[in-house]
Amino acid sequence: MSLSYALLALLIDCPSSGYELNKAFETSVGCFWKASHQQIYRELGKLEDSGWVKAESIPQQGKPDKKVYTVTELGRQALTDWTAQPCNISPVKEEILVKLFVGNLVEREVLQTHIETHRRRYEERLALYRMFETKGFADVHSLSVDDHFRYLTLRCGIQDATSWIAWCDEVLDYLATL
Amino acid sequence: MSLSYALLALLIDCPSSGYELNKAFETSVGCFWKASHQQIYRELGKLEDSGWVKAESIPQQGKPDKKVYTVTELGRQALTDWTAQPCNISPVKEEILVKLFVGNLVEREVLQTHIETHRRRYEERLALYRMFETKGFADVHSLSVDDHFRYLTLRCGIQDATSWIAWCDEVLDYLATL
DNA sequence: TAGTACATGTAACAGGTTACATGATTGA
DNA sequence: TCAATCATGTAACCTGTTACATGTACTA
Repeated sequence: MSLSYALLALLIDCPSSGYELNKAFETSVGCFWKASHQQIYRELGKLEDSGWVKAESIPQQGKPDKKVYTVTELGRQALTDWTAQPCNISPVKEEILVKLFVGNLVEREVLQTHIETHRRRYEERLALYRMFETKGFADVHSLSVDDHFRYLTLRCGIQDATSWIAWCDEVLDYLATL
Repeated sequence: MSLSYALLALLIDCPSSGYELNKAFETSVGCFWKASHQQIYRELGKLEDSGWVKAESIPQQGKPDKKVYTVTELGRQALTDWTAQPCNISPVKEEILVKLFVGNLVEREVLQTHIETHRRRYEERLALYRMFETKGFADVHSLSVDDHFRYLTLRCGIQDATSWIAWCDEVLDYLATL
């Protein structure tokens, strides 16, 4: 059910279409959630059925119509209730660690390529997050409480990416000694 | 399909029962995977159907029989092939960051409790990992390659937990200023 | 005698992925 | 004219969770 709440969280102060929500997951929101467009459209349908959001078709010029979703009072209450409830820790599922765990099954070079690719992806992610930090949160002390909360979610993404890069380096250093 | 490979990875040099695999996910293996017992039993059934593992019923005294699974040559090959294939980055889904994102909907104290609980959980996890580090990998330089790979997966868990704790402190510091 | 550890499962449902499907506009 | 962007969806399938179900042995 968490995807519903992630969508409500994005919609609550910015009514958007499914397409725009999907785009959002590719920006700074990507530090805390990611979903495929199919999943988003399905979930928006369910949210509409339960009366948590309402949709409005907006005609556009030169582009197809878009369905813009707005959170209803019912949806706002549901999101508030959910936010107040105890929080679940997210389960760990790291493919790369499974591969490293059985690393002896493959050539060193294969393992090294995996780690290098992994490192590069986190480097890219970090560069993106750093850009959002510079562009959106330049003066941290002048941020509103709301914006500061959002800034802290970005900080989490930055820390996570930084930590992965450091770990990749630790592994690459070891692989270099073999 | 990744759970199958995580199970094969655990079974490949230590034939185990479903119950034991489930226990393993609560120890150092927990830094890279976690699954419910229902999922494990179902997946073991599938693995047996596809001939990647074979099961043997072991009678025990004073305890119920256990079904011990061993990886077949076919399973070993499948795991090796999978390990050599490009690695997927795991999707981010962090409930706590969604809650922080809409933190203004709830009382400060609620938010603070969420973060404190989160911090405590990672503290506990870190303490566990540190114990595994001390007990299992005391002298890093004398480890076999295989063991060193496993040590590096544990290092990843340690870095992750450390990074989360630091982030929680950053959030708590901010909350204290409000 | 109540709880925990041992041990394995089924059934129903929810969440997520992959493949397929359509169609306009804009820029290289 | 080819690819990318905008825009929304369906269908089939696989993965993961929750609730239910059973039974022994040991320990507090």
